[in-house]
Amino acid sequence: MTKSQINLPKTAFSMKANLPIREPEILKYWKKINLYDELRNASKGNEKFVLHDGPPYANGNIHMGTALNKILKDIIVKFHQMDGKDSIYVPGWDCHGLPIEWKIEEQYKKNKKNKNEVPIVEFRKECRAFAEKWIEVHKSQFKRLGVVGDWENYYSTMSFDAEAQIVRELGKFLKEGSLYRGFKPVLWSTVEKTALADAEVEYQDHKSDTIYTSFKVKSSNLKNLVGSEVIIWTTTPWTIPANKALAFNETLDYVVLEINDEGDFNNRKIVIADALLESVVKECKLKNYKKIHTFKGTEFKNTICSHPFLNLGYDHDIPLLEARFVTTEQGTGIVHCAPSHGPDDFNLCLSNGIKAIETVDGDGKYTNEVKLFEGIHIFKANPIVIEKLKGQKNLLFNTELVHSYPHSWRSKAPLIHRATPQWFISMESHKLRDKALKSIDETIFYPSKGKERLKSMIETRPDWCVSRQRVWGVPLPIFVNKKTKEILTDDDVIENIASIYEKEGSDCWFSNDPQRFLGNNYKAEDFEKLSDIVEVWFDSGSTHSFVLEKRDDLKWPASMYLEGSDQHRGWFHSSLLESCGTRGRAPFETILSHGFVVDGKGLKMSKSLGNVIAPDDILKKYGADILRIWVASSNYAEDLRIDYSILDQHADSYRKIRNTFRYLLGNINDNFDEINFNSIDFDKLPELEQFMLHKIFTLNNNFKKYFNNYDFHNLYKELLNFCTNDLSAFYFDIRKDNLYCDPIDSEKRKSTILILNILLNSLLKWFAPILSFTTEEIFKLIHKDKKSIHLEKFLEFPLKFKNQKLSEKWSELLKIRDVCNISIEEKRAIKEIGSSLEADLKIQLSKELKNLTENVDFSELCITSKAEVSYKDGIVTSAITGKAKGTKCPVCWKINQGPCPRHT
RNA sequence: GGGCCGGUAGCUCAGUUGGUUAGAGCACACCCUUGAUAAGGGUGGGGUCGAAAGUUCGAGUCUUUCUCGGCCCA
Repeated sequence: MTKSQINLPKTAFSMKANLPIREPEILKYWKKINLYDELRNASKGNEKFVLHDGPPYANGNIHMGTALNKILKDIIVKFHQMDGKDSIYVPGWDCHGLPIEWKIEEQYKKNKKNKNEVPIVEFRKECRAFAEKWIEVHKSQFKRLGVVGDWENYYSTMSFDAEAQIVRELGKFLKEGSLYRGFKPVLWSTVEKTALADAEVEYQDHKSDTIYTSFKVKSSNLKNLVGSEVIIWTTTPWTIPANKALAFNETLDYVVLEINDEGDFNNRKIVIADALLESVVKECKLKNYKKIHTFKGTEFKNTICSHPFLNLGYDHDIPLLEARFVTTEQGTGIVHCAPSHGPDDFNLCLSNGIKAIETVDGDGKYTNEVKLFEGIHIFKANPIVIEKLKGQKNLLFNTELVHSYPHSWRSKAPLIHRATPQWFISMESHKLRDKALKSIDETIFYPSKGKERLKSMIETRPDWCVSRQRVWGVPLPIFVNKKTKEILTDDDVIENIASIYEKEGSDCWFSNDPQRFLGNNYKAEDFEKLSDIVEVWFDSGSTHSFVLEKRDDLKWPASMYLEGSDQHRGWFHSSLLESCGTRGRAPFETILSHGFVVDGKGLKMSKSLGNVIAPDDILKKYGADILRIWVASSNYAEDLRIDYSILDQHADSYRKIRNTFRYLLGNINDNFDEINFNSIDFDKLPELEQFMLHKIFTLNNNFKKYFNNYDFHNLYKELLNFCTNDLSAFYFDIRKDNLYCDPIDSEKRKSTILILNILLNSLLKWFAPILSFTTEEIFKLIHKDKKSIHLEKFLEFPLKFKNQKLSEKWSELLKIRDVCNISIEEKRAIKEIGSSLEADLKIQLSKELKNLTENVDFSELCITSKAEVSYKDGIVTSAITGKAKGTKCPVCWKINQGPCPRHT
């Protein structure tokens, strides 16, 4: 009976979200209206914001890390789009490289096929097909997350134009002269005559010769060292001819021992680590010796030794270098370094200006760089080395040792570390390091700590090795003159190769006549054509050149690069170097890096821990908008925790937001009215409505502030708190009476409706970048004539919404309201009243508050049937709740003595 | 093992140059409502700020050590 007299909310917007079902429908809708094209049309000519996609590897299903990455990108792209930019996102994929080669090889193994019998071109075709397959899988998975981008025109590092451009980029380094040939040790099989990747290596027991050898101190700052000899221990005597340095650890203590045993070392002084004294004495069977000096490792600095084969013509200096990899597990505490035969040795020597050279050829024979040993196979060299050391009286002791040693997984033959010709980009020759460091300074980092992280890596990194001895990649476009060994640097040849690749891809490098690439100015027979490929970090480091520069819709440099924090070592790093080398500056203006996804306890996800959550699990259970809330509400500067209890919590918040929208829609009966802010007659609005406009204005200011700092978790929190505190628990609760029980045409109700329309519009836009699906669902409900919320812009609120004085007044009123609520709660607890409408408030205020509160209806503010205020000097605010007397109005449920003033 | 980053309520996060009794939302408990109803409101409990030591009149905040976790490197 009375229900017909009141205006209850009515909306087609359901309380239940059912996102796993509803979201795919919205995806279909976006496809139908070509949302991406619409976005571009709508923002034509606007300032561009280009978030350049860091390409994920086209291999395997996406995981939480990739989902986080893409959603974060999408949120940022959408924010900028709604902020009035032309915000363009072109997704891309990284396609070349070893992981895909392995997958194909695995398939070969299953089918008992031998990789070496398959032509390279055919093998590469299979790699390409494999990558293509995964790109399609990724695409649909990323789209499902709500990510909007140019999915039809994505980029990939294996596209023909990418491969062509990568050649051009290398050509720039080649021409400049910063790309040079050097040597670097890799694990090498002398049987198969090939380099092996770590994953192709098996560790098996192997019997090695071991030697304790002495290096005479030539000069030292430490007087006690002069005249003594440094002892090293090694399991690879054959590397002694390639020795270039010795390594010590400055945190260790060392001793000088005087030997008094019969034999070569009688009356000689040797140096070893104190901690290893016992084991050395025992193994070398030293009987009569005397500790004559102890010193700190740091005192080794600037000591120079001579080679044990000094008298055989090995007259180069052997410096002692500080190295952390020196331990007291085995040996003597001083390690012999042959930069051509070990990664530690190589890196230590490189950073001390000692370059590796080719000491052993592919067959395992010493080259002419090694005096006395040229042509001898290294596996037959140990006895010779031992004999010569003995002859020089520099062998303290030798024996044999069975230990774990790397072997080839195919031939089972022992492997060696061998310096092989590799191609490097110099960090110094053309000031690449300086350029990169300067560019880092000019880049804005979110969070700011990323700057130091990248900087410290660039400061210390060695030259960039860009060659790999694999097949699935862009071939290094290099010809070396057979006679002069000079590298061919000719722009026309590079451009010729690039233009061939542009038409048919780079497979032809392996099958075509080299003459085709050289053109008419050179003879193929004069040149050796390289068969190395470019390391994949160079591929992805060049994306800026074949994506940002090549596409008219994009811009160079990118507005932002955004990836996980591991990419300081990866894509941020390689892109910076590639671009600084070729263009003198970074290809990005800002870098945003995010942490890693970990489980609810902060542990990394792993199969063995059983704490892995896949994006698909979340999509099926909650939907993408919940996942997007998780992204927005987490602090990406640190690691991001996720588990089902965390997601449940966000799902609860989502419901709160959804019901906020439902309240708004219900009370305007889905009839949205776009309010012209300039036509609002402020003086006619009740103070509460004016206060809400002020709230909207200040919230929007905070929103912009947070957005400009990419501070989404605070932005989201602010929005959620607004829905909860300012709307649900305050404004909506108070205005229910007005909305339900006042006549449709009452001015007060119209004012409320006005505010509801503004709120609905504002909230839709504030939330759209995060809740991409839900806001679209609502937008379509209230706009039959518009296509998508994502085509809209953020609202601009006029300054006159701001009313600081009113805001201060209302914050006082809210304090009084709190006191009233506590008073009401007391009576509710003793069951004197139930609903707050049963309350009659007697409020006592200090006289100082009189001006502020005179015209305030506290019964409206506190949702009671009655409220009286009295004033006294200097008292604190207090309230007493009594039970309202009278009868309940059947319409508005207020208790009146006598008839209801509104509903008689 | 080394470098870097981090640890504030059950959860997600605030916490200014060191300065009252460390805050918010969610969750939880109790109550109310049944005209936002698989909703809504009110009140409340909950923290040795990872641990210890130090500097200081005063430390979540600064220093050192340890511990746990993450990323990178070896």
